[in-house]
Amino acid sequence: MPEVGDTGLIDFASVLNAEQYEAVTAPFGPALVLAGAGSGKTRTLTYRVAWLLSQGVKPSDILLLTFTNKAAREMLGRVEELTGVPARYFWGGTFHHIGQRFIRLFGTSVGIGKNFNIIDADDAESLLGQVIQDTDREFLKHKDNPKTRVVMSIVSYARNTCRPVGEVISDKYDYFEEVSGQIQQFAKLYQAKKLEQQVADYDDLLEYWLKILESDEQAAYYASQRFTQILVDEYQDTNMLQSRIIDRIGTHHRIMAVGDDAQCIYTWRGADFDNIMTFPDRHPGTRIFKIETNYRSTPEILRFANRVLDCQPDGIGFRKELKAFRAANIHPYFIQAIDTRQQAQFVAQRIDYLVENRGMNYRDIAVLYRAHYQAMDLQVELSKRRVPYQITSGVRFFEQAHIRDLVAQVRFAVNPEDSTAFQRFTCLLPKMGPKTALKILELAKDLSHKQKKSVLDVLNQDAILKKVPELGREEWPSLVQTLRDIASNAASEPKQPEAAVKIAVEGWYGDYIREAYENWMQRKDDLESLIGFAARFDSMAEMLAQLVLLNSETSDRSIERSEDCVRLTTVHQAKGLEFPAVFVIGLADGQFPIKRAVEEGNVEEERRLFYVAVTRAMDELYMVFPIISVQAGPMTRSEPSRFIREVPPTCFETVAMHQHRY
DNA sequence: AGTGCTAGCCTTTTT
DNA sequence: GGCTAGCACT
Repeated sequence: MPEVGDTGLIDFASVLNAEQYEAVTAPFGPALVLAGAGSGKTRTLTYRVAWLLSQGVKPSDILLLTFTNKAAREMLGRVEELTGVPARYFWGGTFHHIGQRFIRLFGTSVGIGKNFNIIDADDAESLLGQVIQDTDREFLKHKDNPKTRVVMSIVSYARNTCRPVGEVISDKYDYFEEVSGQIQQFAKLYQAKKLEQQVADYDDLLEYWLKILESDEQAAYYASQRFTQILVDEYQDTNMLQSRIIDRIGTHHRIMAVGDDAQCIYTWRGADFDNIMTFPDRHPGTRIFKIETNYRSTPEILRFANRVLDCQPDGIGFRKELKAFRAANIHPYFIQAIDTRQQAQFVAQRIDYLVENRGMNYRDIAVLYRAHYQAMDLQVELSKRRVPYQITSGVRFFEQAHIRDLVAQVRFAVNPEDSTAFQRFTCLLPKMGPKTALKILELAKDLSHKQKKSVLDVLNQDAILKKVPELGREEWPSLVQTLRDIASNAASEPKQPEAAVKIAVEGWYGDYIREAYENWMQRKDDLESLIGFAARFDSMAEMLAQLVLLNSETSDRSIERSEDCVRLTTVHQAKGLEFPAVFVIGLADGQFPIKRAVEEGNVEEERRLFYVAVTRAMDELYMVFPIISVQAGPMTRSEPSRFIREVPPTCFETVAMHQHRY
């Protein structure tokens, strides 16, 4: 156990402001910290951990829950810096990550073994698709019926809000009322299918966690005894599952929930800021702390942000007003460009200007947008001008086809019940489709049962080979050999995950990509870097879990290059970050707020999202509006975003690019 | 029956 | 620019 005594050296009163100090040193027991944007929320949580340690609380007593991996890493990193206690001494991470660890410990009581695999959204969708096909071949052919993706989102929403599927359909999707029964049936079968395959989707990680806490008394007792201090970040974005999990573990009420209802941007995923509003009811004696002094932004930016919130209808959330700490500076700009190309030109030009004439670094600048596709023109323009940028794009490192193909082989070698994984890589062979793959796997399981051998050991028998379409027969033995090597050879290595991935990269797939991809060299590099990633883990299960749960990570390769880069990201991904200069692009009505949200009546969430966007800016805020968009389908002419029009024009300065040449 | 190809559809946000 | 329905091919 490291020395905890050094926390005694921290003079909490002098490094925190009065509001923060109150919260940090709040007595044990329920506390709700309402921290506005830029008010030092992370700082408060970090110092709270340090303060708890100074009060004799052990790191292992603390459970720290966050929404993103980034937030978890950052927070524990800062704690380590502050107190010298290494991050690994805490149970800290995303809900999904902690849930995964918990289920590996106690999953047997709900029928989940230690070595279950986690499937990502794509795999989950194809599994559900299969279930639908198997149950009713005609269902997806019917035009009026929801597609697999929609069925998935309905079911997922129901699960995250702890409501029956039928109720969600009547409530939010009444136009699917006729097939409500069928959808419920699909949901049930999908659940059974996953259990059979010993795989869990993202929602399962929360659902099983709660189920265990509710049904397994020992596990529940362990959890609440073990974690005597619970800290939750971004509490406004918790959904019903998450808030119930917290309440279940925190029967002792020593919970500190930190959040800002004005920044709730995940209701589409089931987040409910009622959780924050009713926290005091569920935890009697809750102390409420408000932290409103903003250290991040100029008064002009804050004035703008506050006016954005003013436009919310009455009765939504707690009233709040960010109070400026910093000195006056320039106004936010509202730039009207002709089209998305001119918008991109403006941003690129201005970035050049900020770097060359104002001494900013590229890394001080971020461009935010509502949806990934809006960044396309900008990428072209930035490349043209050789402005270095890093994009947290729609296609993430671990989501690339070649990464997933490879991982599927490792997954299957670890858990031969995982037919989703099996399908993924076998379908790479010519003429091999999902149906054929499934048949082969069924036969293999059959043979393995009869011969009392493992599935991997029967895969290269003649009976199986006969089922493989002719064009793929030559490759088959090499593929099977690789799978067996992963399972057996890697198991005898001291660093099993690393060895397994290495074998997979050097085996059948290494040859396959040469023929499959033009740019196989680059993809090979990606795969090599995956070996390095695997080397960080001791257990296969943990490595495979992290591959799925870290899916928003960028590759090691691109992190190296990201030293001094402009950041291009969606507003969602920018939450919690700050930049001296921020560009918000695509501020046309229909793009932000996005058309669909307007049609579905979710404008308030879009407004909160816009609020999150503008409060990322420290010194300079540029909001850009393309009058004409050619991005999606036909050319459309649009009005400036209602979020801009609703704010008094005195809060910003308008520049029309078609009048003043830049 | 199952896989592969192409023309015409629509484009959100994340663990 | 990605995805699916529909059709052709084995």
